[in-house]
Amino acid sequence: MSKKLIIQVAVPSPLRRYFDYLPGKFTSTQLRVGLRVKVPFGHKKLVGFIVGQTDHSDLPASKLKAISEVCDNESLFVGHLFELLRWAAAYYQYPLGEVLQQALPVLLRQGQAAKLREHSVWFLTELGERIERDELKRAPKQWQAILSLREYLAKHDKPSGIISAELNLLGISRVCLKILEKKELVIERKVSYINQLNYLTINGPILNPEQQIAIEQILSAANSFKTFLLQGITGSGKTEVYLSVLEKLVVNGGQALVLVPEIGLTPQTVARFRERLHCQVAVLHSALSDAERLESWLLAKSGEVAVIIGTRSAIFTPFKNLQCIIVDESHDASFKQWDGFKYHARDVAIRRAQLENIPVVLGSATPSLASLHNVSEKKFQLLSLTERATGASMPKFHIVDIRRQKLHEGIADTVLQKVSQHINAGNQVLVFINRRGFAPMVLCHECGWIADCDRCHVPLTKHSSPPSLQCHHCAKQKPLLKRCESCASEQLVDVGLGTERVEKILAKKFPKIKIARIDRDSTRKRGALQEKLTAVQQGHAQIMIGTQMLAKGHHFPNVTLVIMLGIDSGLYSADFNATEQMAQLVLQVAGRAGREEKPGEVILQTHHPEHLLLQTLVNDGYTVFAEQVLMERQQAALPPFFHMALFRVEAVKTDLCAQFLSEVNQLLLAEQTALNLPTISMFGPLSAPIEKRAGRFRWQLLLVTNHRMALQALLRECLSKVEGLKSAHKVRWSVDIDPINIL
DNA sequence: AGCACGCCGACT
DNA sequence: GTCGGCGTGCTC
Repeated sequence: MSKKLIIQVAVPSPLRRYFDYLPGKFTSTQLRVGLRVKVPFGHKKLVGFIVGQTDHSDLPASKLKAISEVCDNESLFVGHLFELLRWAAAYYQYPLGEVLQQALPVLLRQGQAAKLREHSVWFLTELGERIERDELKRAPKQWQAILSLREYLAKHDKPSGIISAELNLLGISRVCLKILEKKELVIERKVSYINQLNYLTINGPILNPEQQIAIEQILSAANSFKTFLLQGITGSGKTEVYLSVLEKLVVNGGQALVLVPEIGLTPQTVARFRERLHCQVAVLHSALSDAERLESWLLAKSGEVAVIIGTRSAIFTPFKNLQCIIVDESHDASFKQWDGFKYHARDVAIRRAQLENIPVVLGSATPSLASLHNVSEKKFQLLSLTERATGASMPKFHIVDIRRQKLHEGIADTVLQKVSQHINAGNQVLVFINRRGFAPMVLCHECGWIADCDRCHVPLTKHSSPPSLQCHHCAKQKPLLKRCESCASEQLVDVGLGTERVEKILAKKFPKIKIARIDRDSTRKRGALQEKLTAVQQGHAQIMIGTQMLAKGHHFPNVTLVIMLGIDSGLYSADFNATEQMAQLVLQVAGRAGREEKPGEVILQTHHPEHLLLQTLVNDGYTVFAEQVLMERQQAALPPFFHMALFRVEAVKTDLCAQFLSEVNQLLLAEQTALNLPTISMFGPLSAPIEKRAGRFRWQLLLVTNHRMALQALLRECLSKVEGLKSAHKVRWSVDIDPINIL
């Protein structure tokens, strides 16, 4: 058989295999690994990726189709990016074609050329510089425009001209500009990117010894792979450490990547980086338009931008010369993708740093137990910041036993007394409760019936504005009930607390005090969140009630009392991660409060004051708490000591889920024996704790082992077989590697 | 996952 | 006669 050229292509499809194509009109050198190609696939055309060249195919040549278009001259996956994505696809057991596609900005997924968009930049011509008023006296608008331009260009001292967006701000219209161009007073030039250098540079503050040590340690690892865990309480100056490190690394074309949680990317953060680093900083997050994302991505790839600050998916940004990765708030759950390609950006970051041979810094006030375990295993180096750079002391914690106390609809009397004290002293109070709505459940006092969603196995949440029953797991809404749907009794009681109810209770108790409620419902309108935060920061509201939304980012120096309600669900949850997440939340919320001369108090209202881990957290701090939880995890054979993979299934019928998972289970067991693999425990098939959600039944099968490699090998062998199961086509299934929640 | 092909029920 | 229900099989 003569040497034929066959191109292996990974296409974005759920099928875990490559597809062979004929080269068509292209030569071997035009079809290098990593390039995007357009190929016919079934009845449509897809953008796929070349992953290899061979000289034979399992299919006869007559069945092969030809590549119809090559989109790139060179691979977009520069440096070790292609290798990283191959690793991620294998590790997270997700099809390579999908992984490669998701690593690209949307416009590149569609096959668009990887070229920077050109921006128009306007300059005054020599004539425009010296033209005088008399010569334009019949065109006052034009003369005004010339004056504005002169003023702007002089003030900004920009050799880079003025962009169209700023022209609008100066009140210069399109039409006017075109006339000026015709008169050769202004000239347009096209540039590939806009210089955003901020000429106003700010020097960093004086660093404390701990910060200096941290910076030295990280810098001493420059040009080599090392993982640092930078642990520092709120206000201890972690950002200052990042900035000082980047200041040194981002010179001579060096680049850095800063990953932040989803809601952590504020304009203030970006401005701070720009001012301090005096280099090109671009952002990459979901609020950008497709064109903006593409631009940041390409600027990083070409090296024109020195720092990218981005959310989860920015971990796949190409860089010309990456020197360091920083993962801020590295314990944050938003670094883990929930659906589709379920990667953890923190773990991908570590792998990327290893491939690129550069340091990676994981910052957190409350590191994940997995990271702390890696410190004790000597895989990570711990850098601690224990002093609050601002000088403020940590708040004092109190546990309030809610049992046998006088209650005001679920809030303890002693708690309300504390609120009273703090507002009388002229301070602010933050009440944290992680449930929006009025009450999480409505119950019939006569017969015990609970109003629940007919599409999900969960109680409906009562809302007071607008009055309704809402399902928080699907979009279902119902009007409020007058009678029990089971026994027609009118004795319906609201069970539990939500933000709306807390607001009502506090408004009744403190009628003269202004209260700001901050949750998804009260901040739905554009700008409403900012409005409410400003009201609090300017002291217009003395009590603030809020959910998760308040846990991060914002600091409220005049808040001296933090109340946390509803933490009990984190104490006895079936989820192995619940306690860890509860502790992180408690400390994060506590960190919102207080400043130097006004140390804060934090009250945890609970039914379980005796809970050992809660006591440890409050009395001995996060580090001791973490040690204890880690000990429990080890004894219970849980992560980070053991490794998990979770099959999740959903279907309209519950037995389809059960059937599929039992077939998967058999397949796994057979393959485990065939490959002679070490112990992998399998739990299930079991129905998920919320068995029905949005009209679909959900089941799962959990795999646990202390041999990560064995688990990987087993799944690698099995998943393409699972894909081929008949029962697999009747359900929606996925595998979650290193799940952070098993509910 | 899509998407077409294919084989059985109530309609102008 | 046909429009359309969703079972099942394929994608180089």
